[in-house]
Amino acid sequence: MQELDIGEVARQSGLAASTLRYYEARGLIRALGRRGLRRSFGVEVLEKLSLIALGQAAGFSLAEIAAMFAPDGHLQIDRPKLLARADQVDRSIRRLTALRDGLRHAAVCQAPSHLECPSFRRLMQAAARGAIRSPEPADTKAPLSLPTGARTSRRRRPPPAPA
Amino acid sequence: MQELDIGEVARQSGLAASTLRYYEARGLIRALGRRGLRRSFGVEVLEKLSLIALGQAAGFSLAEIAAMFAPDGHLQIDRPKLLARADQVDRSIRRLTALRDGLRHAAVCQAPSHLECPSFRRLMQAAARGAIRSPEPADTKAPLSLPTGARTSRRRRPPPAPA
DNA sequence: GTGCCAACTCAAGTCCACTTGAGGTCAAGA
DNA sequence: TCTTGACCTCAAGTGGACTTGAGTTGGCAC
Repeated sequence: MQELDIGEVARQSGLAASTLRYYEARGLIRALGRRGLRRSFGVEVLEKLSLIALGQAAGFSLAEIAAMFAPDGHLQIDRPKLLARADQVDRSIRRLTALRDGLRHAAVCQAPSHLECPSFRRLMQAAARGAIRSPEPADTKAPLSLPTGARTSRRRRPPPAPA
Repeated sequence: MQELDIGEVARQSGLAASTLRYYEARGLIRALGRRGLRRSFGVEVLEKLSLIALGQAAGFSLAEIAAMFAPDGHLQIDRPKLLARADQVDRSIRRLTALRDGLRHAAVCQAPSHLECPSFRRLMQAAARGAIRSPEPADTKAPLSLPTGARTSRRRRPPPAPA
């Protein structure tokens, strides 16, 4: 089996060598062994890096991604989890769609100032309610990630009825 | 004009008082003055906080949001900028849509393992190319934000043709 | 043998948007 | 008078995903 040194993996994956070392330290990838000092990786690592990239794109943290690999390094995702994440992405899409439409409207709206444009104001209020706040960190309620006291929600209390 | 102390603003906006002090330090909001030690805010601050929330939802950094207020504190967004951001959001939406569909497919796909599902593999490859990487920080190419040596793109080089 | 370069380790730094903690001030109520 | 509680300042900490820097090692070409 072909062995790649870290520089080669970096070139082929587009990631920095430091990133690869970091992933290794976090247990996301593993070198076959060493040649002298140097790590040598099997080609499968490239596939694994693609998986990691996918997980990141789907909004999972590195810790969550790590948990999706079985101890032997093989992929082990439960499908319900995938579906749950898909739904979350779907909600993000809806929020972003509202945002996009609002922005477009505000851009062409004839009101003398944004603050006088009702559509813009609706958007503002929605944002203030936290109804738009974009792509939340994957938090499927299945605490795969370490209990970090997550930086999940900024707004603490829903504001009461408008005074 | 009615004056609110920081606790009242916190209650009505749902933000922590520390956040409000932080926003003030960053020049995003301004107190009318002090009553003794205590800041006193005008009611307009609530509207401004909504605007800030909207800006954040649209993916702007606090520095960028600050730049959208004229020195006198009034709103000053150029409409082309809004459109540009709307387009960016639109691209995010497309990426997320692909992602969602891919996740759903993978969840129901009958292939014995995800790695053998062609659809999943396509998604992986796209992610590895950086084609999915979610909602980029608003970076309209108009450097409103301080030149921070931005943490914008993780992947450094596009990987070359598959070896 | 010696010079170079790519890899190595380990600690510390970066970015962003806040939060936390320690220690201080002040007005109002008991 | 004393206490309480809300506010204050300023410095430092947080989390996630990396990057950077300093100092070291080892293989290969010359």
